[in-house]
Amino acid sequence: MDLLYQSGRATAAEIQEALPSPPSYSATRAMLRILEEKGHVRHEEDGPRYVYTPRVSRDLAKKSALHHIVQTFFEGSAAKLVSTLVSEDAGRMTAEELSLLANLIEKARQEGK
Amino acid sequence: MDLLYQSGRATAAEIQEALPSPPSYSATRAMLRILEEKGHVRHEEDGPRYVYTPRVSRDLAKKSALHHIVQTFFEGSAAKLVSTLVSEDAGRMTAEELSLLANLIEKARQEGK
DNA sequence: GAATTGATGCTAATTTCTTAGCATAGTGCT
DNA sequence: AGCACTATGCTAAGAAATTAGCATCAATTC
Repeated sequence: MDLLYQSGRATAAEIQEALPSPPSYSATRAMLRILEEKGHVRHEEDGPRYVYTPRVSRDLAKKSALHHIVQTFFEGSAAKLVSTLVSEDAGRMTAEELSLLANLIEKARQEGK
Repeated sequence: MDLLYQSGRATAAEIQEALPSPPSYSATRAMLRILEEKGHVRHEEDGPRYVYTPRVSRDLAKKSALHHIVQTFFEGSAAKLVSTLVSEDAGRMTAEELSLLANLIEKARQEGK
């Protein structure tokens, strides 16, 4: 599923390649069939092959994943996650990105008053 | 595994309760045995019962989970994740938290110059 | 149009996971 | 000490996932 959310859509062969310690092509197809039975993905036919896409929108899946990680590793506090990420990755952010974040936070502080 | 990272440690019964659509107690114990065989958890005996803990440190698992979600939903950009989270959750952050974040970002901007 | 390539449809076998259920052993209470 | 309670150890059966392999169909190439 993560692979599908990364690329948006993929064929069985693409998914197989991208998987870690790739399972057989048979197993990959079987897995996609099962994911489809369970309602996690759908497929459309693109010429001779199937192209799979997630059934839950990327945006919703993103929200769910964020909520999950906040609950699991940050005691439910989004601020803790942000703090961790800024502490560890601020060095790799551009001046532009930092400026944008500063603005967002400043705006939130104004609204909070 | 997520449950174990949330609470740090748990017994088979606790894990079973916390699981969604809880499997049988047998299945829960078997799963923990398998996770142990695969090296993901270890157990210590606490009186009559086993208490399970992850073998990968919470900190490492947290880093790995963050990296994963950044790759999957934010095109590899930590700044995008932070931006999303601040936009959506700033309203639920305290003034103190916002102030801390502002300081972190200001510091990063100074160092980046 | 025939051959080739590359994909799915399908079936069967193997492996792994899930479950039930009982025997056994340790804890705590009376 | 004896009793209830609870947890693990273990075995076996059932369900599900993984894999291999071949038949079939469509698109492309010659």
